[in-house]
Amino acid sequence: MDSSHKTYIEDQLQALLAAESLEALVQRLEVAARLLGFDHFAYGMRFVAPFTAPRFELVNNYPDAWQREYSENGYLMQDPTVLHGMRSISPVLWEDSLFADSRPLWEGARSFGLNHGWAQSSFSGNGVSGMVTLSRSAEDLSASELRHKTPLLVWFNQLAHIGLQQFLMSKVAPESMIKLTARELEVLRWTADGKTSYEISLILGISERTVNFHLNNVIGKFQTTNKVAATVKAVTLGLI
Amino acid sequence: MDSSHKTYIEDQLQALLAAESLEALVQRLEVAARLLGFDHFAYGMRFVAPFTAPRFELVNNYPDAWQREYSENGYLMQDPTVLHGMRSISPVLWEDSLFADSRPLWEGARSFGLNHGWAQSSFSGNGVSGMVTLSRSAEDLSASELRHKTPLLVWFNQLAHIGLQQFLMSKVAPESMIKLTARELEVLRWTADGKTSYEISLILGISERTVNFHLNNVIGKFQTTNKVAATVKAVTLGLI
DNA sequence: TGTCTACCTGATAATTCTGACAGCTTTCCG
DNA sequence: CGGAAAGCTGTCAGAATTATCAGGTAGACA
Repeated sequence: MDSSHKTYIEDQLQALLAAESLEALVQRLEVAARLLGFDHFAYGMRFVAPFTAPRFELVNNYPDAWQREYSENGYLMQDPTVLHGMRSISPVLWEDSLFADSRPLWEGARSFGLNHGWAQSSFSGNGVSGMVTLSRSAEDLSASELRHKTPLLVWFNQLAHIGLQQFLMSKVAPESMIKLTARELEVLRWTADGKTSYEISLILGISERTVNFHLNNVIGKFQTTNKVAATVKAVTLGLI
Repeated sequence: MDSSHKTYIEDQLQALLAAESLEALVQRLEVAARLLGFDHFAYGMRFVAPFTAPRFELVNNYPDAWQREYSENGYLMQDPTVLHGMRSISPVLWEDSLFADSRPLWEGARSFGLNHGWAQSSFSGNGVSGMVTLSRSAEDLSASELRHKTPLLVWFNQLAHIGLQQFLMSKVAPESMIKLTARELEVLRWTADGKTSYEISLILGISERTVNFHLNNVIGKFQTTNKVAATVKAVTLGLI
């Protein structure tokens, strides 16, 4: 990869964020992925809540049949790259050893020509995380290729995440639009730190009734059933 | 910056993570920062809890006098780059307009030769976020320099975050070492979603007493005073 | 001036949580 | 086989919560 080619790629990446619709952005990402040497681009966005059934949004240009097989078998929750991405932001390579405990998934992917891949997740402070996967059928990812491309791949991951977030956020976490007042945030912060309503009333110099009033307003805004869920939601959304 | 120089930098960055102590890592980061063309390297790590007084750890090679002035004036909480980094993972440049509302901070920095800078934050799924700042006295950051260096800067940010996390995590979030049992996590997930102990007992097919037993164990492990704080802590640590 | 938003307060009843008492079973591991 | 860890259960009193009812004030803005 000569220097002018690299600059060209950098410009393409930079231009990604100008896309005005989800479809346009995804298309640009696919083009950029191809410039980086990958046939396939996949992105998954996850919102932590509800905790007993987290929400996902997936975008990719995998063969339809593979997308179906992947979803029907519930591969998402056992995919080792996904599991890695939920814990760590360091990149991960598709390797035999990685898929040791999920042979069917690995064989399935390969039967669709998904042989070599690179994935990395990123988190934003609002409970949303995303994972970019770049893959191709031919040619292993050599050490030298990785050494040269990693900065670009990392940057690509970041741009994809920033770009897709603006389109997918409202789908995956509609509650992120909710605005809380200054006083509500103050009460929530003390609540999250374990203070009771009465203690907070002493701290803020207001009546216990007022503390509960603010908490009730938050519960109403978030449509939760109690202050635990309301506080947790404010925390995951990065509001406090 | 010619191609071979770039490769050399990439190797240096790659080697960062081999550092065996905090001091060694910071030293390597400073060297890498210089290779990237910056006199100063600064890193701040933040843990969200306690919400009413978040914990910070700072590492940098700024002049001592500036470090003191920065801390004595409480600049951290009004620093526009920090405020940006708490909301967004997109990079930010030191510019006049950015510091419009914090002149004293901006003038102070410049009086110590901190004239041009680039900063970017990153989040990990465990309630910890970090921000890398690279700065120098001479030579503005031109559009062309940015275009060429951004991938490396982004990568540098990520490596610094991954590397420093292993050393600073235990300082800033000692509770991250705590292990919860499978059942405790299960109960916490339903609790975070707003279920009462009685409801959870029905869902899991155990007695309400047992649900509260597990919650109490978590409260004990986290040393919190109630289940709100315990649940919030599990959430911020990314345990559920 | 009227309206809107944020903020504030009281009383009561029902529900839920928390802490402290005490004790059982199963599984895993050395 | 002994012991540790995880899971499970009961009761009861006091504390904290949520859901209702019904209100008042200050500041911003058109």
